[in-house]
Amino acid sequence: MPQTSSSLHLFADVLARVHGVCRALAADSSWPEGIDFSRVVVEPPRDASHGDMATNAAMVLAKEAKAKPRDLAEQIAERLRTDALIAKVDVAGPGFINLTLKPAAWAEALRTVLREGAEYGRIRGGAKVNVEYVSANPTGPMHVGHCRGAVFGDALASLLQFAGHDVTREYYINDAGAQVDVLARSAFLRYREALGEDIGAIPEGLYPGDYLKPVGQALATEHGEKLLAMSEAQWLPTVRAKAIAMMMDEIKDDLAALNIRHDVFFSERSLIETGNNKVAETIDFLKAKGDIYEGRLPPPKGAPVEDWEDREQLLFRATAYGDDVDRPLIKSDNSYTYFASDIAYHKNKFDRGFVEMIDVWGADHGGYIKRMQAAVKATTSAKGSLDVKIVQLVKLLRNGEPVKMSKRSGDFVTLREVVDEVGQDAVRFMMLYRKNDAVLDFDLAKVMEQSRDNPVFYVQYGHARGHSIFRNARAEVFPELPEDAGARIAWLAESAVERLSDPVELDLLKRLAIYPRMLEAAAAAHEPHRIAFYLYDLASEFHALWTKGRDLPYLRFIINNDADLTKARMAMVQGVVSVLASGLAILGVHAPDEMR
RNA sequence: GCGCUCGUAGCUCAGCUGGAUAGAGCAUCGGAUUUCGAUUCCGAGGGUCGGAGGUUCGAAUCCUUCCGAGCGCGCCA
Repeated sequence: MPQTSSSLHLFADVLARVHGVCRALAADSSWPEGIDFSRVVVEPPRDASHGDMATNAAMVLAKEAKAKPRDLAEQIAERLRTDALIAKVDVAGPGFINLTLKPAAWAEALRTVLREGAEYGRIRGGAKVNVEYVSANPTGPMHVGHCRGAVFGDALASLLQFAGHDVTREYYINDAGAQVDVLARSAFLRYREALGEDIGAIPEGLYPGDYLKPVGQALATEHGEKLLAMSEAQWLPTVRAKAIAMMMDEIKDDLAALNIRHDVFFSERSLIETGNNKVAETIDFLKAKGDIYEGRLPPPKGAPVEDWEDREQLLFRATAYGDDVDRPLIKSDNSYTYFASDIAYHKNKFDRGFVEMIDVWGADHGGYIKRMQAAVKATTSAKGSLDVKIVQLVKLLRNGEPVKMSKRSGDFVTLREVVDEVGQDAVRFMMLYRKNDAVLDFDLAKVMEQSRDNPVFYVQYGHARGHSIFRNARAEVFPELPEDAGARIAWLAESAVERLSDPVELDLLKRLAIYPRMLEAAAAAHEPHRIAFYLYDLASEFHALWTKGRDLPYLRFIINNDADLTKARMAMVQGVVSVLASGLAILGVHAPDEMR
């Protein structure tokens, strides 16, 4: 069970109290030993009129306690009524126990937010985890399709970090397959072009994009005409290495435009280096375990394979670990399949101490999950875990119309073009404002719009509005209200937050109190999108409260003749600002002090 | 043919890993608004959670089976 930083957050606190009561009851009523309390939860009820929190304790424990849920609920409720934090306990429905907390609980929750500041909601003590994302082939610039996985992986990594994990952000460079040889040949053509040769049209099967021209230039500058005299076998490794290096630089630049930086760039080629062949080692390792054999596979059922050749080949016994068929490791030309080096790669991750691994893949790799998880099971003796997150397609639109994308002739929309047009914040937020496995419509026109339709704007404006309120408060009531966040929080910490008593204000405080709970669940489920939705809801309640102040002057944040109340409201605004900033930071979106 | 993912309001999507009367935004309709800085706010209507079975105190959520969409299906990565 992970622990929060300086104090239990409210829901965990109440859950602990409920557990305490149940345990005491178990002892007094001599329930059987070893009852599982882990299914007992405390959560906000759907319908707020039921109270602040509800627990299912009685329903979950009824069977083992050999009691009727309603009766058990009454017994638990009776004991909870003596709790100092709880104002009201009701038993409802099939055995729900509804709790209404004393107003002081919410005031204390706000104090917790202020006390912990940017650390509010942080969890400590998580495990080491490796998040591998992007891993785009180093054969060209990144296109929009890569965007979503990049943003998702990055936000997930940040979320896990905030939830206490020791996170490594990793990029797997596919620099060993046939596609990088194609890259090398394409670059070599550009090299000849750079030396003044007329190369004509780029032949079928090579990469036509202009982005290889600088590579040709660099090769020409570096090697002059030396390479021309060599055979392909001689120049290819040199040209390939140079092209890959330059493509990776470009990719890193593209990622930097989204503020994404990996800790580790892992080369596939490094796995098959002569003298240190990890793929061969891994195959031997699996052979020794009996997970590899020579055999035949039935031909695939779907689209007919033209050159199907029924042959004896080296197979990994993936079916022993939950996959549908066994998988080949060596191609007919005796080189390793991609899968073979991927097994070695994931074993390597495990050997580096990552028991928990997360891969972020595009939707077209969905059929690959089972075999990879089978491989991780086999190579780690089921000690390692691999969660694969699939990000679905992004449909790029402009005013509802699909943006044309054709793959040929390098005529695709690059990641950079999209970021340049709509900005890093909009790209990041919108990519996260959807479940990862749902198809996403990304409308270039809509995400630029400054309206409630656009959640990016709406949330950022919430943060800016908070600062606007501070500026006004400074001008009207509190010239001493500090500009610096840390100083301001310290100054606000001693405000009379008990005076926040309007139901609308309490709702806002309740929303703030839920933040740690939401983060914990999002981290456990590997679902950063939950943060985006939470922030939208929080901003929405904040804006609503602000607007209420127009009709109901007593709800305005700044009350000129009541400095105490104004200060308490500033504390509340600070709470909102802190949490908005915290959540946006995890998503990698800026929290501006003003909108322009 | 098989596997994976998805199917929730007219549209775009949430639904906190099984909880109470399934929620937002857009759109529609009806109100409010010379505001501490917007491009706002409040309310209403709108649902067989794709269909049918099952599991249990309780299912949008788990299982089975159909229907429909997307992706994939030795040596491509």
